[in-house]
Amino acid sequence: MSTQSFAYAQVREVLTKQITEQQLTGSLPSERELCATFDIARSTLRQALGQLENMGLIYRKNRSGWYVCPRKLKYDPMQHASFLQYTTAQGFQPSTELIEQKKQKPCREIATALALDGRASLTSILRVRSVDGRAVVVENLNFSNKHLPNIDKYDLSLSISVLLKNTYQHHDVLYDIAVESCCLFNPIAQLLDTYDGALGLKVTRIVRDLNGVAFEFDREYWRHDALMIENKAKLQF
Amino acid sequence: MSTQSFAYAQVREVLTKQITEQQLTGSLPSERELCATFDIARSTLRQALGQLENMGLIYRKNRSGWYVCPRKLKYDPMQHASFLQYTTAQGFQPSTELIEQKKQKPCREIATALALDGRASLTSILRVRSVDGRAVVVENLNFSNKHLPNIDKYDLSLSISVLLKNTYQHHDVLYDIAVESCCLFNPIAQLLDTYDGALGLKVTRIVRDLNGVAFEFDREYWRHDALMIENKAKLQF
DNA sequence: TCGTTACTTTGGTATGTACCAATTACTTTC
DNA sequence: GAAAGTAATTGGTACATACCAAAGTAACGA
Repeated sequence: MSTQSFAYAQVREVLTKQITEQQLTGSLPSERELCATFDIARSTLRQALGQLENMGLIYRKNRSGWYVCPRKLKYDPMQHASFLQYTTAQGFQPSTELIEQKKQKPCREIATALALDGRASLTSILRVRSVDGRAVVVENLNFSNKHLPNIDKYDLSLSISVLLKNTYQHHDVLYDIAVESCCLFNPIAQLLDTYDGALGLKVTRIVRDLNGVAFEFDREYWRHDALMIENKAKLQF
Repeated sequence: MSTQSFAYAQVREVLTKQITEQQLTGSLPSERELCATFDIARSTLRQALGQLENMGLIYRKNRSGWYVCPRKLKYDPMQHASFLQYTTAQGFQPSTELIEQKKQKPCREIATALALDGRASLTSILRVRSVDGRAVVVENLNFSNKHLPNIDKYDLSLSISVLLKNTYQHHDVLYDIAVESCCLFNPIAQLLDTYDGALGLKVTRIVRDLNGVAFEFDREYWRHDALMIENKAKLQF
């Protein structure tokens, strides 16, 4: 722990202590109230709050105030466990809302990844997933109609892994995953109940059959404070 | 792309465009200069710069100014490729500096992970790794002396994976990896040539033998803008 | 030529103020 | 008791200003 004399660092450390020791739970006092108790300017306080936000200790909701973060969801993108499955296993109450489903042409990134030309047909869905009533991830799934005929005829609000397995006989697949930190902008930020420019984690996934032919391209935009990526594997040196 | 009327969002988008189109490379003009060209207050400008920083487009160096980020390093924590190996494969010039090596007792986190008691002996090293002269990650490696006898007698500035393989016969190992976003504080922030409270990615790794006995506990603190986690795997539904 | 000194520029920290829009809490009305 | 309207509170945006310490630069002297 750093012991610096700057005001924002001191406030940050006091609040960190109060939060980790659970003296502070639920919602924080208002910014102006905290300014008064620490006797600092509001911009200085907001600098401290911003760092606590980056640490994943607190988050802001709309314009209503600052709240202590609930514990993080552990997520292994390499497992094909369903959202319902791994959230409930960790004691969360999951829910999913389908925002949009449409057929469209691929953007350049997807066209490259799926080796399609710009006139190909994609079935694209956008959905928001929440745990305990808190939106944590926006998913954008894109399926190649060429490789998955009539995929748009099925109910994609149900389990898609079951659909791929039973209807399209994809029992084994290859995954290419990328994880990087990012900024969340509108309209995605709004779907996650956060602000334009908030910090996020972006997970990109390309799904291929065993011949290496890619048929699905996914983008997941996570609240950075809601997520811990976990991975278990056996390796050879 | 969001089209909002806020000053900081407009500046953010102008600079984003200039950077992605490579009209802006190397170092940015000084903050006061940028304030003048955009005709905004310095705090507003810094809000925009902070978001560009979160996006991984720019970074600051000491007190010398803002710079456009070089391209990200792709890193697969599940592969046991050496740093030298995967950086050069991507066209980077890697280097490593050993900061410290010592024997010590485990903290509670490590004691729990390695199933040791608090009086056990650990060989612990701290090193900074750079690409193209830019420090990107601080590594803290911890080896259990009980499971790796005399590990402290070897030169740990050389390849450790070779040591584990040849000397300790660990050809196959189990990896438990966790990735989450974090804040970088001093003294780690200083080693990464960044500021106290900067954004980072933390990678935690537990290495076990095939019996599940853990003998190594690593913590990696990455500059968030230097890194893209990549993962390739074959899965069964 | 090289190292030291003095100066300027730069980002980092901090304060205070102001206004807006959305949320929240309260009061009134039906 | 529920709905509608009103007032207060709150975070979000934005400005101007000030000072400091470190980094960078130019002038100077050995």
